[in-house]
Amino acid sequence: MKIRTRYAPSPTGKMHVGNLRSALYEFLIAKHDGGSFMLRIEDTDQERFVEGATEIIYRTMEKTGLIHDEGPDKDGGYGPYVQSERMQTGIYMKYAKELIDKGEAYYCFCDKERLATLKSEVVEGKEITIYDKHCLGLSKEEIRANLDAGKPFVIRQNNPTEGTTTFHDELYGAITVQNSELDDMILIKSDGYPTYNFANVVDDHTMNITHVVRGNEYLSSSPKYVRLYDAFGWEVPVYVHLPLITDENHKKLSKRSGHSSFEDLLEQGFLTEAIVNYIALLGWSPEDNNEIFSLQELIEKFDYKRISKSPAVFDMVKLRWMNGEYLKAMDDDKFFEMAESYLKAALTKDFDLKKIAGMVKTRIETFNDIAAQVDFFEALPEYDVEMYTHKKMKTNSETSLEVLTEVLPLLEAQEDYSNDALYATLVKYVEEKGCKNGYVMWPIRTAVSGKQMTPAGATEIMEILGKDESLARIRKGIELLQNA
RNA sequence: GGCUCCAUGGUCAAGCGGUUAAGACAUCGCCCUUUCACGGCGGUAACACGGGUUCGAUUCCCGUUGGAGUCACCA
Repeated sequence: MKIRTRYAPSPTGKMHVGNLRSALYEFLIAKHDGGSFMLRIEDTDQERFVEGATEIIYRTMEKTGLIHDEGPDKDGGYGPYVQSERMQTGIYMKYAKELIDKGEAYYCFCDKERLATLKSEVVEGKEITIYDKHCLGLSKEEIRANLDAGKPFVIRQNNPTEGTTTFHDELYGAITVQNSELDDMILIKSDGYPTYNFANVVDDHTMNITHVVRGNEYLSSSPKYVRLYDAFGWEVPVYVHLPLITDENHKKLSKRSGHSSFEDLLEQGFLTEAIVNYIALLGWSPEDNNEIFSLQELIEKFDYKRISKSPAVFDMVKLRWMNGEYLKAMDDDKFFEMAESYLKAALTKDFDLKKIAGMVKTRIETFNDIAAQVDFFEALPEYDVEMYTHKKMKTNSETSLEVLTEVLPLLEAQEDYSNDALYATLVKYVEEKGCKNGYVMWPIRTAVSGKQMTPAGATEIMEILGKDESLARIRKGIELLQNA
């Protein structure tokens, strides 16, 4: 049987990178096997539901290329694919009652007040309560009476208090816990909705999911899910728990970090392909030493047995590097197309943006780096005469003033302001003077840009600026040097 | 705090009883160069600790320490 995986997000907001990676791995595991990948919306918490969040999910999956074979918009015969719709069919209540009949679950009528009286301790600000099975002792008559009276209830799992439960994870191996550690978790909430814990198990089974792939945070509650499968007599799926993605402080990536969601990353100028590629490598590595992979290559190479067990720090610096690699590999037209809006935001004058795009291509890591690199074209920044002094070029204020004044008439006489022509003129001057290229290029570049570093050389900059502006800037440089 | 998991350079990581312990990012130096970047070359940098098992442990077992996750009518 082919692998069937599912991505089961709750529509509560942005696409967290941890979730995106889960989706990616779920997709890759299925596709590597030629299996199918399903999308299921887990919206059982009406309070956390965020308008538009479902659209974010669809949009992100399409953009990243994680195309599902089945989902709310693509019926594959296992629908509905939205849990609130599934609830309408009565499926969860039906199975919960089956568990009650088997003695594996029970009605609980305890209200908030009674729950609050339960022995609880506060650890690190969190309140810890363990349900005392109070309602397990209710007689059939009492239950009937409560139900008839319309008293609100939940349905709880009835876990044994003795013995142990073991489940197997493909990565972590056998994990055994004492049953006494298992809380009688709620299966059906008082509003009739199932909890994640229950809906997940029922849906994964009824939708024929073979491999449950999810974050490590579910590892410790997995024994309870296994008990549910056992109680039903269902086959337990293959579990693959993914190592956590953490921030630089080694804590679970949270919204506070500023780059916890796919949307954040896009806003910061990253390419979708680079994000996907980078995320694939957080927790997984291929057999060879390659690091740049298209989604198609990932499908071919992805072997989930090679997923690592320890958490991985999300390293923005390396993501930036990888994004830069994608940018450099991009063909010029595509690059220009994508960079154009950033260029236009920084440059309002009539420049040859295509040429500038070419200059900037190997020098940026994200599109957001563009503005700071090209701003000097728009307007000559204020700069200090100190900038004319460069140890390696053997230049200083005096030599620069000399070079600039000598070169000015040549540039005034020059009609052809193309890079090649300008370069030829200046190199000729260099030869006559018998000095190094940098000795004359440095002061010109400085005058024309006002910056310590630029994405192009002196003559390339002049070509972009044109004759008038170039000369104006050089004259200004001379003036600056004279007054120094 | 209970429970569970994890432990190779600053970061991602290869390794799966015998290796000079890969590679990548970052960092440093050199070369290239019309500044910077790109590119090329090279350097610094790691098996948390203590016991076992073994002829031999980074690798297997136990403990310690450290880190993380989790303990909701959230997923």
